[in-house]
Amino acid sequence: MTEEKSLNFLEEIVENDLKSGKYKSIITRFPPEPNGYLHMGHAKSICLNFGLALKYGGKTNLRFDDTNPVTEETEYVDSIKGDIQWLGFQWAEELYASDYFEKLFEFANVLIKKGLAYVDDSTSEEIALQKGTPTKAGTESPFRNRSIEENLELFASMRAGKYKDGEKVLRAKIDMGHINMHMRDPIMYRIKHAHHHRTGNAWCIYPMYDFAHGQSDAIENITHSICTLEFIPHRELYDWFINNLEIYPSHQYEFARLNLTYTVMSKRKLLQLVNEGHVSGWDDPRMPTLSGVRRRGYTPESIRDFCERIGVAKRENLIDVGLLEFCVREHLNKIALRRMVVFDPVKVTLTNYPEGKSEMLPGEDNPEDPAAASRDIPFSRELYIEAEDFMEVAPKKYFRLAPGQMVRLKSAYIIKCDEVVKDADGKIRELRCSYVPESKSGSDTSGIQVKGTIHWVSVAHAVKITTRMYDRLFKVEDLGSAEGDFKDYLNPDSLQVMDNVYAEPAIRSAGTTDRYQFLRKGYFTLDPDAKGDTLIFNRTVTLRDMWAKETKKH
RNA sequence: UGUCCGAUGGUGUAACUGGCAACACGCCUGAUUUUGAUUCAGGAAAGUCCAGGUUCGAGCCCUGGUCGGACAACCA
Repeated sequence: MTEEKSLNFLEEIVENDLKSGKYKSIITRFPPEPNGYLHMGHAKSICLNFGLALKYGGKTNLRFDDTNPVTEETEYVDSIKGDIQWLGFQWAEELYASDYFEKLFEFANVLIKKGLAYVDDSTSEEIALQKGTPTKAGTESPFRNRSIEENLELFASMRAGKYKDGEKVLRAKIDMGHINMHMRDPIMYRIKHAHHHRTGNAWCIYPMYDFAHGQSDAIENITHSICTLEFIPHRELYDWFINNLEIYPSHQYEFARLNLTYTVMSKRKLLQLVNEGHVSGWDDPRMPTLSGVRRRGYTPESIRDFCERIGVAKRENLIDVGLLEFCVREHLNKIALRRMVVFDPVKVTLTNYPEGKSEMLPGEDNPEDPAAASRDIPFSRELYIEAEDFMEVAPKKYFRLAPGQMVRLKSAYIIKCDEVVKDADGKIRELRCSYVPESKSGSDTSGIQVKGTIHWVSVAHAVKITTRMYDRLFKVEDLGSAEGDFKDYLNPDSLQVMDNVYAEPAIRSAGTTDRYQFLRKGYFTLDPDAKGDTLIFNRTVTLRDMWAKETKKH
């Protein structure tokens, strides 16, 4: 019958909650802080949160966790929204933690009135000292036992702007000896006289993550608040606030974040790459940001497929980027238009093809797609072929062009190399070949069997383009366990620009959302940056190259 | 010296809750192929961190270890 795919542990939780009647439907949320661009790690979280709601008939809110005005910007809000939509998801509501500032302020007052929060005049150093260590209990602040009235008044004064940054904080009154460090009177509010991207200067006190997140979940009736492993110790505090405030009991669940080989997945470090100019921006095609991989030509479908394949669990993982590349290739193979492009041209003259003559030969746009169209490719006496598709002294198993050897020109004729013409310095200037007129593609009556097929462009008709070939930005496989500054692992050859590249004329109609397979060279997409007449293509991913593997073996 | 989380082929994820460890990527072999791609067929690869225990039977349960990760920002 229908083969049931096994559920991941979150789907199991949701399914059980639905089955037991705990919830009629679920609400999840994706809660980015607008202090950077979204990356592949976020893609996993997005696919999880939105995917769960989609699968079980619930909804997902987009909530910006904008509680720290000094790092957050509207630019980031906009890019985040665009990236989520590009990935193919639509949120139910667009919300902001800052929408809840007034409500959060009330919540804080509730706790003060319950004797569960107090204003502390200690400095941040003193508070850090009071915290103790994981193995040693903390000590109580001298301000811990202020009266409720005094706390109420002080907290109101904090909001009113009577104090400077750092002068006072509001703390939860829990237990300085608690085994969980996060429960040792955590800070709820701090003073920051800073401009907030949405509330402007309306506030000078801002809630900490712990005092904002759970309550925001509660306000939105989030049933499943899904975050990464490092928040596990926060869960106890999350529940403490919700319990003492007696608000909607949202629950937090944790999963292991995505790690990719050769890939930095920390917003802080990605920002550093941008700021220090190691890359051209957040959308540099070498960046693991969604805007970067999009510009590079990755498709949202392939990223969603990837997120599906890697699964979800609670153990640390390091996923081979090869899997991501596989997903990209698999999708691109189905949709990319095949085009002939010569990267390192060598001229071929067909001595028996009439001078001045040219003909149009049809070529399939995509043999994988029966619905795909075909385009006409101009053919003439003078052609360019790929330098690597010719070898003067060829090994036995080399199927391409060599002196005296025959090869098929894709969608055209079989040719034979008769003569190699060289410069004075020994460099190959031209290959003089003859073509077999009866071997025309589609109507071959020559009976000749050739092992190899190569691509070509007609010199007279070719379009010059520029290509950007990308290699990994980092040289170290597991950057998480690497020592020292990441600058030590930057790959100086991560970008190679080639501007002596010739393409068949059909490439002129390229658009930035089109995907191409440049035969044997990989998948490419037009860069949106291309100005004027220059067509710049980014290489999305290479093709698997069995020949390279073969030659490496010997 | 603490608390919490975790441990299954090279990588990642499964295993109907106690019944011969499966799927995908990668790797190897062969076939097809107008691009050494794609496609297709087959194969190698873990006996489930270790030691005990319960049981007819343990990756799943119990006990004790080992290893890895997280936790002491007025960051999220």
